Amino acid sequence: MRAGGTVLVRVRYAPSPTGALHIGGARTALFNFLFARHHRGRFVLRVEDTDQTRLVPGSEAAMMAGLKSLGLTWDEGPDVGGDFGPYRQSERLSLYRRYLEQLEAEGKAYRCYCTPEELQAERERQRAQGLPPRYSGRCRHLSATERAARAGRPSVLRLKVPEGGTTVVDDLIRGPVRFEHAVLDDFVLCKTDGTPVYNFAAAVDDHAMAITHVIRGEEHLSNTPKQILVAEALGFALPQYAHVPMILAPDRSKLSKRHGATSVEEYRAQGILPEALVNYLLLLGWSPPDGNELMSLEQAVAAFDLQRVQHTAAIYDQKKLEWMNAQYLRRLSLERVIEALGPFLAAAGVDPGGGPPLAAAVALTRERARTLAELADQLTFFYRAPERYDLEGAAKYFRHPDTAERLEALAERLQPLAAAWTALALGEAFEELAREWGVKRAEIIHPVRLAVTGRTVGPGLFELMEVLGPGACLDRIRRAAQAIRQGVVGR
RNA sequence: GGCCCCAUAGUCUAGAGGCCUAGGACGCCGGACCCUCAUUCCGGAAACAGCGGUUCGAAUCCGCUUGGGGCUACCA
Repeated sequence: MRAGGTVLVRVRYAPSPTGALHIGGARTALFNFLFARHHRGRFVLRVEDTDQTRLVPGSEAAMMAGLKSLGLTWDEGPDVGGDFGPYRQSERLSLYRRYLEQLEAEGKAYRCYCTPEELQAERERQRAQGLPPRYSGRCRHLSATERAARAGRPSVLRLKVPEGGTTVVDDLIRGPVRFEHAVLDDFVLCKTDGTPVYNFAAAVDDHAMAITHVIRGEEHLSNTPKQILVAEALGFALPQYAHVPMILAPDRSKLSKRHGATSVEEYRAQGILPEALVNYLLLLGWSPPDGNELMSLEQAVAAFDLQRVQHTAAIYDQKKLEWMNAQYLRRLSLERVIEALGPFLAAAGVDPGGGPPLAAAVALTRERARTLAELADQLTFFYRAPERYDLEGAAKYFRHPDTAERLEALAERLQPLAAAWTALALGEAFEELAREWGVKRAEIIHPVRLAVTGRTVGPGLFELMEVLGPGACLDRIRRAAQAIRQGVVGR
């Protein structure tokens, strides 16, 4: 397990397949990925599915798809295999059984025959007395005859936690964290049905998979002494631990569905680019040494360092995510943006087939959009004549009594330009007309934008008209004039 | 309740005792540019939770308080 004289770094992301890939999970995976790549180590994906009752069908595949969409690829995992497989805990039961038997044989763990009802009652009693709810250790002190009398009854296996002493978690981010054994109870290692419990399985697998660094959410910090106790009982060397702060909702509570989008899939559906989401997530809890916030995955790999991980929980901010997305919308290649835009155009009912080149239209529009959904919406008029005109706009720009006449005159004047239909030529034509009519250029521009796009906002009119082409432009200008004459709009 | 973690503007953060008159980013407000919107560019408001120590000196170290979060399952 050595490369270049140092231990090969091995980290893991170990989700439970109970739902979609959450942004908190995505960020944990991202930090693991960056740490592994930075140290030229291995990134392992392990599925923690010991509790089959909580399993949500399809979530494992969805979670993997989410990770892949973000560019977070793993070296070992359930789908790609590896030397330390299998990578689903449900397929590793025999391994757990072996260690469980070892602990019992060595007297480091014992059978507990208390029923869930008894334990529940015990906890309630303790709570009522203002005591911390903890397992009393009743079955720990069963005599041999008492034990023999209960043999065959349903039981769980509990770890004998040392009576006194302390376990110290040496956290790479937070420093040493001490836990008195007196506050821990003899926790369950293995359920009645024989399946292992998280704290046991995780400790076993981190060792069995030669994990060197356990990088996970802060919610696991309190569990860590239990896992260390298991590892020590089994004689395992310990990995290093690093607990990263949680991501909270704007009201400082745990992020949940009621706060809007929380899964990677939902952000994709909103029109957030994976590149932007990753970059944003990177900034939640980690800060680049040079202060440059916009960085690619490759740059992040080079710069990443656990030392710069924040200790405080971060509140997720949709506004900054959207700003980040806008940055990527402008910086990414047109090809990449168009590729990602596909589904959003379809959803907006836009068929870019017959119209102007999508690249030209996107080039004019992308700096005005924050999401792909917005971009698709702003692109519609390039491929579809306006079905109606912005109401406030019409009241403002179609109101002048000469509007229809002017639009018609404009169309006539522009007609000969069809062969050389450029933004420059159009600009000059508008300039001339404005002079002839003794009006400001803007007085012509606004009604025309409304006639051509149906909207009052958008790209520069001449650029937009160039891309749209003479046919569509002249047609739309004449149609607007007609609509105004018929009193359908304006006035 | 017990144990654990955390605490710089609305939000993300820089800051490892003097470099801090606390820096950057998003957002917000104002201005410039402009055919609109957006971009861009200028400018602005906005923070070291409180109280005690330690020190010549504290955002930085220590303690307490307050506040937030986590764990406390035969969930992970």
